Amino acid sequence: MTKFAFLHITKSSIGEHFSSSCAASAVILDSPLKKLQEQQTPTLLSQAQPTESHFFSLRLDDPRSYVSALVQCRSHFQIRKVHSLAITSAMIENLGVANKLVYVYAQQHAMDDAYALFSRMKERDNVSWSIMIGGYLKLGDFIKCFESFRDFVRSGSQMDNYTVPFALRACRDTGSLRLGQEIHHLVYKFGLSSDVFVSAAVVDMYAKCGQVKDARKVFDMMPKRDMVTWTVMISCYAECGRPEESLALFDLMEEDGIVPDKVTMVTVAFACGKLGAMHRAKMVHDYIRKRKFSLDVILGTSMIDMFAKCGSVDAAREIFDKMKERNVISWSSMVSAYGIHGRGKEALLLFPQMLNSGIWPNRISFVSALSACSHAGLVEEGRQIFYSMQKEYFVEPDVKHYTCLVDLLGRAGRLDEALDLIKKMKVEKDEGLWGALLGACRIHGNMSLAERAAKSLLELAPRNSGYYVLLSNIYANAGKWEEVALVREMMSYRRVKKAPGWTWIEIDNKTYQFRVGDKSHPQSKEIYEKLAVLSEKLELAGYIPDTNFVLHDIDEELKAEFLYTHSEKVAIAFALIATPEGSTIRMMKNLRICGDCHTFTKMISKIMLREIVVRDANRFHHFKEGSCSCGDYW
DNA sequence: CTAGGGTTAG
Repeated sequence: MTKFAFLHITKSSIGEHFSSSCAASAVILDSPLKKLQEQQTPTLLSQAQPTESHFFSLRLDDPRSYVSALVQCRSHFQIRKVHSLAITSAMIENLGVANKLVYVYAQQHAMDDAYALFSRMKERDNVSWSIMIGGYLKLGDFIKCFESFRDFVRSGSQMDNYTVPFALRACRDTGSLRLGQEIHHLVYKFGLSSDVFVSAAVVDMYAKCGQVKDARKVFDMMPKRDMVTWTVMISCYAECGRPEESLALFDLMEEDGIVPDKVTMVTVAFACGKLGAMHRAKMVHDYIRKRKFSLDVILGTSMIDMFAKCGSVDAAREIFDKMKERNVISWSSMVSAYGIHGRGKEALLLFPQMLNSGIWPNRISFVSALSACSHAGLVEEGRQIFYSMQKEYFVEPDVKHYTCLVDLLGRAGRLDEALDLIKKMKVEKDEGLWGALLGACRIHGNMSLAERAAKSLLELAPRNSGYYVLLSNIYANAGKWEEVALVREMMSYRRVKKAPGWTWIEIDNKTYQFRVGDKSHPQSKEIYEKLAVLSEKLELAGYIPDTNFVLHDIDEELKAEFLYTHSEKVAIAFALIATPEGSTIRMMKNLRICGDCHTFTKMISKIMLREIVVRDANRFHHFKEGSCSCGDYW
């Protein structure tokens, strides 16, 4: 369709429509040529419907007419047309008209045009300034945004509830905590804190700059909190790794009589996913169904991710199938969902389907796909994807892609190939990459390579206890006790403490948390009796505790004792007591599941006839009839 | 002239 604009200035023949005696008018069209030709004499349509042929009138002497015309403008061309009319008629001197023009330019991201006009304006009010500040923010030009805000302040204007939030959002997006604090101070000084937009922006700024306490302080001090502010605070907790507080806050919000909307539910879904709280996840899902929220791309994708991370890839798939619109993020989420559950083949099946529906994969899609291969041990498939991503999809691999591939090759025992890849790669090597290699060395007991990886790791991440533990496990496995002692010395010298392992479990809508040797539960006595019985049963079935997974240099018997009270074992014992026979047990662990607990759980699933689903720091393990969905490949 | 939302390795 040819976009066409037609301008017609006429003496009004239908003057009775206007109170003014001056009848100068313009008609601006945006219509196909043909329609235009049919229209020999343009008629003045003051309330034209926004259809394909789109035209509207303008009263050259009426500022309100310019404003309403600008609202209807569909193209940059039309805006310029109105702009030049405003100049001709000197109506540009009218602040309202000029502001509206600046605004429509800004909305079209034509900030250069907006600025050209703005800089020529003889008179500017806060509206003019906030349009400019907000326009640069929307465009992502933070430097110009801050500069405009600074000029605004220097011009002697009083900050208001429009300009301040824009500036705060720029601080948030650039992580400029200092400047944000300064603006917060000014907010206080000028008495703007009572405005929800201002305070919500302050909360959001602190939240995204990682200052949870300050965010909460401001949140608590607000006289009135609206739903958006609640949502900001809820998402703040979830993002900084405190999802249980998110959910608690969500409950408080409902008690406060605030009705959540879609966006709130997305953040709550995120918290559920982090926590692996299936019970809450179902409640979230029920709620969005009850409220008949449409599954838009973002809400749908957040539900996919939530269900996947709560242990049900099938529930995730159901959502995926229900979605009317899917983008690359939705597809990648689904790929990743299958991936973390070890269903690599299904993950890869999605790829051609995604392409068929016209969605082009991005770097994250490939990370998800490669990781899916890695979790399922699909070496050839992974390798092929890695090479095709550059050749066929023009996505340059970054360090994460290399990490997936190193992980994939390493686990499969192809350590030389993995090392070769690391040598050849041109991207910068990071912690995760060496971590993947070290993990592979542990599985295959490759001492020299492990030392090499560990050397890099202990430099790159000297505070991460996980790598010390891994290295020490490798030494212990080979009986190199002197080296084990050295690693331990290094840890104490550097004051690095082994990260405590936690397992949590949801039973009857309640969450229970356990750590090693935990005795805090009121039913502790029963739990440990159960554990003793289980161990006996397992040992009869041939289970031998694998003490290599214990770091401490203690004698074998004590080691076994320690091992036997690992948090996941305690949690399993409790679950066996507290849940009906034959029901599925679901639990979460903050670290990677240890090899001994993995063996233990496999045998429990067989002997006690239970399916056990464990989410560890990396993936899901579905234990059933003595084997695990990860194929001992994790 | 006003806000808050989704996927990623180890």
